[in-house]
Order: sequence, then C-alpha cells, then structure tokens
Amino acid sequence: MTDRTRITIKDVALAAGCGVATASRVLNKSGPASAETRARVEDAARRMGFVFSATGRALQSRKSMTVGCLIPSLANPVFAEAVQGAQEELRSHGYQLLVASSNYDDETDNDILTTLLSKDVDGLLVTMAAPQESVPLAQARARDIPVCLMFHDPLPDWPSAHVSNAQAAAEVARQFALYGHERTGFLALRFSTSDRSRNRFDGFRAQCAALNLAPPKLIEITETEANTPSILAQRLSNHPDLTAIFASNDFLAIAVQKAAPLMGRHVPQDLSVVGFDGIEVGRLLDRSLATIETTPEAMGRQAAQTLLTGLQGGAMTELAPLPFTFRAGATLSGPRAKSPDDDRGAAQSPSVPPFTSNDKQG
Amino acid sequence: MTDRTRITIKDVALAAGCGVATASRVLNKSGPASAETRARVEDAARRMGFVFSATGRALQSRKSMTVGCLIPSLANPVFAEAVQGAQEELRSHGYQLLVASSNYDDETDNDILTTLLSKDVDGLLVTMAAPQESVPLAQARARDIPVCLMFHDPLPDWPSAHVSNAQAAAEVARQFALYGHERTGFLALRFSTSDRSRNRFDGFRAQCAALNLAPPKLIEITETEANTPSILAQRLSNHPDLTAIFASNDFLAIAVQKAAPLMGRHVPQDLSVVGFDGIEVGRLLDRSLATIETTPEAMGRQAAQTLLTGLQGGAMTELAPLPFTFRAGATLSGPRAKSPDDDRGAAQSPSVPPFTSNDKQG
DNA sequence: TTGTACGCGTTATCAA
DNA sequence: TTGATAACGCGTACAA
Repeated sequence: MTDRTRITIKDVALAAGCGVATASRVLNKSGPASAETRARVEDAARRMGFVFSATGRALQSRKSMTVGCLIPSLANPVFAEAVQGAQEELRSHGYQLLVASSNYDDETDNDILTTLLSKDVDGLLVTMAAPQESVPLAQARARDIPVCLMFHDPLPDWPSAHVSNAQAAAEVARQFALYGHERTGFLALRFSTSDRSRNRFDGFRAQCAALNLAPPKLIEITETEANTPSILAQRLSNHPDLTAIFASNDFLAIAVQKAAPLMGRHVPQDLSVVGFDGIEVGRLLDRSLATIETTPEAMGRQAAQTLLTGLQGGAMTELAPLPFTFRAGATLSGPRAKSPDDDRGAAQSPSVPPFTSNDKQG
Repeated sequence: MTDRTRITIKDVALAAGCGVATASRVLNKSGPASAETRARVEDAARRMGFVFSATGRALQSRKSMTVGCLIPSLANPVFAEAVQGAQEELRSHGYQLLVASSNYDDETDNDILTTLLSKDVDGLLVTMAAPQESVPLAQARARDIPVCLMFHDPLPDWPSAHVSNAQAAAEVARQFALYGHERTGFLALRFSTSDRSRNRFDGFRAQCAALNLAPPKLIEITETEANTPSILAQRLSNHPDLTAIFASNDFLAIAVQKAAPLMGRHVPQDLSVVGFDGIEVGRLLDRSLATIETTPEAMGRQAAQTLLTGLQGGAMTELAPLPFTFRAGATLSGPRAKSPDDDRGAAQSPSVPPFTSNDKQG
C-alpha cells in the first residue's frame, strides 16, 4: 500500500501530471499556476501526505532554518529555562533548535560547536567556558553566522543576553554591609573556567572594598566537595572568621545550608548565606534562600530575539543587561557577634528596601 | 582574506590538485589514495578549515544523523533531565538532538512532529498528549523512522521508556492504607490530555478498592488554580472529609502544602500529601515531600539506547519499566482522627519498609 | 501558464 | 590509484 520511501515533489508532480517546477510553485505559492493545475497538485500532495524535505531545501537555499544551542547542562534549571524561552521564540519564527550540552567541559564545548557548524546552522546561541578562545566560534563569525551568547557578561566581540554579574554581586556586598557583616567569603565552583563566576567575584570584591569590608575570601571547591556536605563543612571550617558567604549559585548556597550544622554553625545566626540565580526552589526551602533573582527564560527569549534580527541581516548590537532583584530570605541576618542581643537569629530587615536593578536603569 | 562563503570539498580538491572523489575518499578514509595525494588533501583541508556539510551528506546518504525530540516543556526539570540524558547518549553515537516543546498543547504536538519529520530526522523521542491519534506519528512509522516514547505507559504500537504509572500509584494507595487513611483524593492537572495522569489515577483507584479504601475523589484543576494557593485552598476545601491527597506530580504536591494552611489544615496532621516524580527539591523542603521517586535522566538514556538499536536496524521491543522508589517524607502521617493521641503530627513509620519496584521485578 | 535544466555539497559507481 | 559523473530533493532561471 504505502511506499516505504520518501515522497518527493517529483512524485507529486507525476501524480498531478505536471512538471516539478509547477508543483513547487503551487505548493510554495511562489508563482503562477492555473486554478485547475493548482487543484490537481494540492490534491495529489494531500493524498500522498507530501512534506517538503528541509534537507533538500536547505541545500538549495543555503538556509537550514535551524539554530544551534550550546549550554553546559539541561540538568540545571537555569539553563533549561533559557533554552525553553529561546526555543519558543525561535519556533514562532520558523526556526528549530539543535541543542547540545557540554557538561561544563571546555573541549566538548568546541567539539559541539564544530558539529553544529557542520550541520549548517543559521545561527548560534552559546554559553560556554571560553568564548574568546574558541576557534569554531571564530569560524562562525568568519562564515557570517550570527552568534548570541547567554549568561556571559558582554565580551568585546560578542553580544550577550545577560544580567550584570558584577552589579548583582555588588548588591550582595551592599546587603552584607547593611546587615553588619565585615568578613565575607565567596564560594565558587569551576572558578577558573567560568567567567560568570569570576565576574561575580570581581564585582563583589570591588564593592566590599568600596564599603570598607575586608577583602572577601575566595573559596574554590570541586563538584564532589559541593555534593558532600561533610567535606564542604570541612572546607568551610577553615574559615571560622567569616560571618557571611556569597555562593556563586543557588545550589551551592543550599549546600552551605546543609553543611553548616555539621560544623556546628547555624544559618543565619552564625553564618549568613546568599545565592545567585533565584531558582524557584529557593523560595520553598525551610529557610527561604536570600539570593539574586534572575529571569533565565527571558534571557533565552532576548538572546533569540537578537539572533533573529541578526538572521534577518540586521546589526546585532550589545544588549542591555536584564534586570535582577535581590530577594530577601531567611538565610541572611546580622552576625551574632555584632548584635549580641539578637540571639534568636531571626532575619532583621535593614532600613532600606530590597534592591532591584530596574530602579537604576531601564 | 577569508572567503565569506562556505568551503566545500570542491575547494579542497582544487587546492590539492585532485578530483573531488579523491578528496572525499581521503577525508573519509573510505578508499585508496597514494600517500602523497593523501598528504596534499589533508594539508589543504586543514589549511582552509574545511568541515563537511552535514546537509549535503544527509541528502546523499539519506541519513541526517539527527534525532527529533518532542516534550511538553523544558521548564519542568523532569523533562529537562530526560532530554539531558538522551542527548548525552545520542551524542556519543554521533547523533544530534533537535528539541522542541509543545507547552502541553495537543495541536502544537502535531505541528512540531510534522516539522521534525520534514527535517528528515532519523529517529524520534516523544512525550505528547495523544500519541495514538497522532497523524504525523503514524507517518513516521510509515516512513520506517524509529520512534521511542518517554514517560508514557507502553502503548500497543509504541515502545516507551517509562515507570509503571499504575504500579507506582498503587504503592501510594498502599502507603495511605498503612498509615490508616481511608478517604483519599487524587489531584490532577490536565487530566483529560495526560495518559500518565490517568494511568496514575487508575492504578491508585484500583489499589484503593483492593484495600477496601473508599474510591478516591478525582480533583481536576487548571494551571491557574494550581498556581494560586488561595484558589487551590478553596477547591480543596470542597472535600473536607479527605485525609490524604495524592498529587499527580511534585509541584502540585508542593502547591497543596502551601494551600493547606489557608484552609486551616496542617500537613501532615490534618492532611497527608504524596507527590510523583521525586524532584530534587522535595528533599530540601521544610517538610520533606513524600513522593514516588523516578529517574528521568535514566529514562531519557534508556529511550535513546532503544532508539539507537532501532537506528541500527534492530528491533525495538517493549521496554521493561524503570524502577521507582517510594520516598518517605514529612508530608505523610496517620490521619488525626484515626490516631487521636498523635497530636504532634510527626510521621510515624508503618511496620513495613518503603517499597521499591526493584524488589518485585528486575 | 508551464516545463526543462542546473546547481546546492556530498558520496557511490564505474571506467580509466 | 584516480577522476568524471550521477543522484539525493529542492528552488529558480530561462525558454517555450
């Protein structure tokens, strides 16, 4: 009954008793055709269940209508949501998304980019370890393929959908100062390979200096250390003087909360913790997590929109940073030593409202 | 300097002073070539930064090395993790993943499938509302394109990576019975369009009957209702007699926890709640969520593996269900009325250990 | 209004 | 060992 091979426009033309060019014109509404042949072609196409081959089309038109997307991992909801936003935006403009994740591996980043390039993607959405040094990313540029980064602070050569990591981190320093903290730490995963993490630290350190806080201690840990509360506790107990820790993402902040009791410290009385990202979970926790709230889906959407203008031949200018919000939470209070009569450890509000980056810049 | 157009094998052949066929053989190591020409070709290719066009290849070989993936949403970590698992597995075998999400919309499901088909995907990984009635899915079958479902209970025509929704739900009924609950409810989102939800309800209801519990009340809600605690509380307060609720996923279960206080009921003393999926968050909550724990990443991986055998021409047999675990949590205890001296509402352990599907079947 | 023929980048065939 | 050529499915220039 049904032929098990692909139905091509040639088959349709044959069945409709016309040439392929005519069938193409009818099916694409791209040229003249008599009402009668139009009917015959459309009928045949419908009957046979004809669908265009995007491959043949891509080869001919040099447009694959496909965008490549490279991210560290879909297991992190921050990235998954960004991809979700980008996908929706692109699909509504006829583009499909080729998605691959690197598991935070530098070499895999470039392997994936090379593969995506060979797939003839029309554009690229990228979050990776080292965009500046990536050969395949430079090749994309050389081939005039629009690229938009996500999550990265803007780089000289590449537009990026982002929140200002430095400004957001500075706000954390401000909050710590408001609550009376003086000795703080910055807890980072993959510090050397993540410009996002480094920029957060830089912004944090600069603002600490501006506020006359002690220079923050940088505490780098591995994934294993992060996932093992006892080990994390040990690492943290090397810094008994710190009263507040800024974790470079929410998962790390939550890990600190779990590790704190193991070193005999209570959050927030003995140790305040602030995260980054604002994942939904943070709200639902026993002690709601104080954090910088971002909007990953909007970020993906913005990146996609910029890419679309690039795809249409427009100029891709540097993107304005997306807004972030400092979200107050039960993991941040004044340090016990500094306020001896505050034994309960309940979060005390500082005299200023939570900061929102919207307040500063549109 | 650099030409802004794609470098093809023709360019390489020209530069190496040989024919395209020879260049192809060298670059693919697919045929004979003298050491000397081999060197010239490889050198030219490297110099010019040549990469094969997967499009040209796909057209010629009728293999796109691309797999289409349709899921409801990447914003749900359960699906995102499954995609992550599948992507890793497929990439290690040279396949790329074309990902699209439908936002749980029936029509979009089919639109996306049609698009993926036109992209000449070699295989399909699918979670959708109504696989049985999908025309494009049937077309995939007609074109001999391997398809593996994810999350769906096995259907007559399609293999599916899954946990047994009915068995898992039955285990929840068993737990409720152990704790002395008699009047239970099943809270569902998109009940009519989700076979997963329906199968959970069926399994739950059947086991309730087997255990002489009252038939569970089916409570269907909309997304809006789920996201607004006050409304959800109102909906739930229509069922004051229920002492335990089985929510069709963890997010719903968490929503119930948030809504309960609004109707003056405490979890778990006045109302026990059990979820489904076992998302990481549940563990970290104030009251850890009792739930059915599943392994979405393994599910994606399994689906990908099956698909790979199909891609290699092997037979895709029905898949054994993946293991699930009942995870005890602080949201489940005995009903207050049934154990009047248990005012604290602390979870009391029943006399049997938590169930794991591994115990029953390999 | 219609159809023929070419080229997109690749690989397989086949003759040299 | 090599290279010319056909074919994959499509859109389009061009001729009819």
